[in-house]
Amino acid sequence: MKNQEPGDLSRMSDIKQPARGERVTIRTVAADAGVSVAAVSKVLRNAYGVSETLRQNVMASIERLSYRPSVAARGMRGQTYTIGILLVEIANPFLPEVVDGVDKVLSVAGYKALLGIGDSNMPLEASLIESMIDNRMDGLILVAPRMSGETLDHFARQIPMVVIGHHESTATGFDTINSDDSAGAAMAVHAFVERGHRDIMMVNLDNGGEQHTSVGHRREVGYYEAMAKAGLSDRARVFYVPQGPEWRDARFYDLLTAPDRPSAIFCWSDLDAIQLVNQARGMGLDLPGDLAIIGYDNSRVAALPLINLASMDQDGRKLGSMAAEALLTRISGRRKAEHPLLLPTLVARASL
Amino acid sequence: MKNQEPGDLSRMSDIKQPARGERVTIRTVAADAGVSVAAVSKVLRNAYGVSETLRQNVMASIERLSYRPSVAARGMRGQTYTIGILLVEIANPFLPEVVDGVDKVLSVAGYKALLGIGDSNMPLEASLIESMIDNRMDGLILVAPRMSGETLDHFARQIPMVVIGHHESTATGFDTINSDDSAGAAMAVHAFVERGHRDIMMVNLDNGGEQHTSVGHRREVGYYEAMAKAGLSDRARVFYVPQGPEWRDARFYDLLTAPDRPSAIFCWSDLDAIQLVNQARGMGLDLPGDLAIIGYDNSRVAALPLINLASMDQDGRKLGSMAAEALLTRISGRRKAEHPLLLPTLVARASL
DNA sequence: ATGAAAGCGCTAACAC
DNA sequence: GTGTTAGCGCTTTCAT
Repeated sequence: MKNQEPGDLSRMSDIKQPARGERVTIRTVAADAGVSVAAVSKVLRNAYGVSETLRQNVMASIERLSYRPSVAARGMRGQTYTIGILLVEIANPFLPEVVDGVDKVLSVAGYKALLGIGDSNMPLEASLIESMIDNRMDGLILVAPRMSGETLDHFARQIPMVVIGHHESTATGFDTINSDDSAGAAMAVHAFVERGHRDIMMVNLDNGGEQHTSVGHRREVGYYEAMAKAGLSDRARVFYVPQGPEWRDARFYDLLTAPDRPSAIFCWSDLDAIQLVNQARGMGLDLPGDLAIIGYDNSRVAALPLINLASMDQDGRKLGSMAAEALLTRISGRRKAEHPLLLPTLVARASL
Repeated sequence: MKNQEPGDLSRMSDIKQPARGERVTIRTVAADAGVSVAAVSKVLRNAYGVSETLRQNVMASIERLSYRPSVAARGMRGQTYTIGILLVEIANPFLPEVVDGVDKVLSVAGYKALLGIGDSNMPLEASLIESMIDNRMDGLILVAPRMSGETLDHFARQIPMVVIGHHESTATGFDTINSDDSAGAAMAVHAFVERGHRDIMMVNLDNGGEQHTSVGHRREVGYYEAMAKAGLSDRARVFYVPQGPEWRDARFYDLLTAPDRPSAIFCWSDLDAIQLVNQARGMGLDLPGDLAIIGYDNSRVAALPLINLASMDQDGRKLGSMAAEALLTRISGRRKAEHPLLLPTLVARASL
């Protein structure tokens, strides 16, 4: 009755709202139920100190008016019951599973998840995180972030946070949930050794020597350790592929045609392994006769009969649900950091 | 100085904040710059009526204090500069491109996008949309939503909205951006006819006869029209596959071994087409000798040499950027609905 | 057990 | 051009 001047052009009141009536707020509900706004608020949050009758009463009004609390307004004082998930990028087939696992846990706890896509771009990642903090989200789950431990710490000081796919086992401000990447690499190496291979190479992403926190680096460490244990230290070698997809074809061509081509390749990710399988077969190589390959992530495409790529499965769904559970306990007050590792499994297929 | 009782357990003030000082708000900045909060607010929004000196002054303070406005608080009166994107599901390889296109346009306009994943589940979709509205987002882009036009209208009344991959050309409350799906289907049929095929089948998703708004339905319409134009109405037939992946293998097996197996198949999506290619080759069929196949979406996997699936490309990036542009003009006041169609292109590969 | 009232951080009238 | 101030819808003391 006060903000309805004829000239009012504000969206909510003039254009969007159905003709009749104003927006339903906590006050509308309170009036309808004949109680105070404080009472309604308490019912909303299942807070202590409301009689069952009042509760029923308020619930009925909420239902009748189809009232929904404004998350924005809630965020100004209490919780928003919304958490943010930051993904490095959206195209990696491993990520949907993680999101799925997170959602499953969150939904039963009454939380909702909103995602941000970092696009493999650090400044964007940081600005999305800030945006999520500014939205007053209750917590954050970061998946394979590119930033430094310092930056992560900086954000963790502002909001409860759990990180997946980024090794930082000494961090005290946030939790990390990871696949045991070095164990996974070792399992791949063992599988090759068992089948008689000695010339086993690893293909890893070139991160310019930095990023000791990346999953790729942990897999490389595991590879070297396993090669050593098998007495193959002198045969151990890592072939690096550049970040962008541009030169990958040529690099792989060089690798596959080199005189010292290995008999087995452990590849840091299915993304590259699938490309490798395609190029190798395209050149007439027999898999695994001429070359055995194991990838990482057990993505859908790897399972296609025409690809048939053996791969390490790190159970993204489980990683996601563990992260969500960790975040919830962190939101409700836990301070001590946790850094569990999950053992991956080998999915043997024709390429092995 | 007032909300720092020793027993205070609220996260923001007691646990998360760095030891020194309180949260930086617009008031902190105003005090630091020696101006009013209104002045700061105006600088923040590039509003009319601030002197250049004051502006510089405020910007310096903002920088110095590394202040960021609270989206939640902004949302209570003005804009949040955040828009929501709702995806049916996250696994479809076509979606990343769309998101990419949206982001590109939004970022230059100073907006951020947050995603919700519907998981092919209508109630979840609806609750995510409500959550986005409750977060006071400035607008919504829905990608291939499953809900009815009525439900969409209901939401569009509450928030500026643009829909991708859902045909509703008579909608007045929101825009739709689509590939010209019937034209795409016709192009596929023509390509087959040109190559001498007469027994051309379409494979479509079974939606229980409903969903006349789905892209699959439009493609089916285009298929029938094109078959009629080619004088092949009597040969036209559509083979339906169930929604879940469970029975798909068996269905495709039946299709591929049937005595009246077609010589060419136009498949509503790469997702199914890729599976079809795998099963057909696995049975020893020659592609395209024994069977020609065209998919839809031109996904990455289709382009792999070992798959080599011809496919209709609907340029997801373009769809995304058009949607973002439409949303921005809608946010700034446009009321008339727009329903543009984008012509897809055929990417010919070995399966054709 | 219930309610009144003081903010939360911002925007937008409206004064000056 | 700049400042004052009244809310936005909610949570949370603190009375009652």
